[in-house]
Amino acid sequence: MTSRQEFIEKLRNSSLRPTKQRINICEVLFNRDKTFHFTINDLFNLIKDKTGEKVSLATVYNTVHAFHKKGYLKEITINSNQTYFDTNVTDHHHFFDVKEEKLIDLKNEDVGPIEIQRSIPGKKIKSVEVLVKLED
Amino acid sequence: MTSRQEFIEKLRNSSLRPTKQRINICEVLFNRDKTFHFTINDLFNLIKDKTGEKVSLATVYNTVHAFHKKGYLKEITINSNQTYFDTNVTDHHHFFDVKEEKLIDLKNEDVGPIEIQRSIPGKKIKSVEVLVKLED
DNA sequence: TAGTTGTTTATAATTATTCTAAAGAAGATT
DNA sequence: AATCTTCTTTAGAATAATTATAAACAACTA
Repeated sequence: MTSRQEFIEKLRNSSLRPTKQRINICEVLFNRDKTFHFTINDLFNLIKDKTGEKVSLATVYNTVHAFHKKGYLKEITINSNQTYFDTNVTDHHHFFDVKEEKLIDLKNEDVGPIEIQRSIPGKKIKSVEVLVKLED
Repeated sequence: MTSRQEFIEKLRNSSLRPTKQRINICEVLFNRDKTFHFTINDLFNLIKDKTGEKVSLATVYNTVHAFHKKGYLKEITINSNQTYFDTNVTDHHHFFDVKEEKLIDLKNEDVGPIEIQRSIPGKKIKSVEVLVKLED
């Protein structure tokens, strides 16, 4: 399903050579059924756990940023001291469980269309994101 | 209008003794007509400029956090490496000009009501925030 | 006024992220 | 497959935002 060939394709599309380290990163990022929300540090630790091989933190940062730039990862807007990413790159919104520091995807129909009825001259809308914070 | 007495009241309500430093912080935060968006560092520099007196960074952090906890300041959700605050504590949304790194308030009627049609058992909604990113 | 408690401050510690430069690997050329 | 060029990896240093620390000091209480 999510094969090594696909990973290599994604890497090449992102102007990255398919190295062993980057394939390992892809393995953790894309070889899964469900959406995956993570911080760089989560990912860094998972790579060690899942592949048994260590990849340097700098490489994780570089690769994730390249994927983000290419649109293979979505950056999630939360006020936290860490940056979150999402393998679900479609336009969608999030719950954020403040206590557990966990992200949950919201389908677009769970929120409904959002009409922004104001514009700023010379600027256009790049994204519209809803973040619903949850408490107990 | 926004008098020293009000500042002292806000401080007392936040369980803070009204010291010279904290009054200076209030002066910059609350003695203004329009909504004020800022980072701690903005505020830190403005205090020096506006009052001529220096307040240590730690005091600025402590005071802002106490006001935030008490509800006199609103924390804004942006994915940036800095935390933003807003003196407009009413429920409202924002534009964020990515290029200029500037926040603009959106009135609630500019966005319209947002219906969240999904719930998570045991959790309740704490806040719903829309962030509209702008590009050129 | 004295005594208790809270506050300020400079500085150190911590954390997330980016930078750097040397050693190594990938891809192209023969 | 040997060589060359270019890209990559990596550890560790650098940076930046934030939080913690502890000694000097100011506010409140009795």
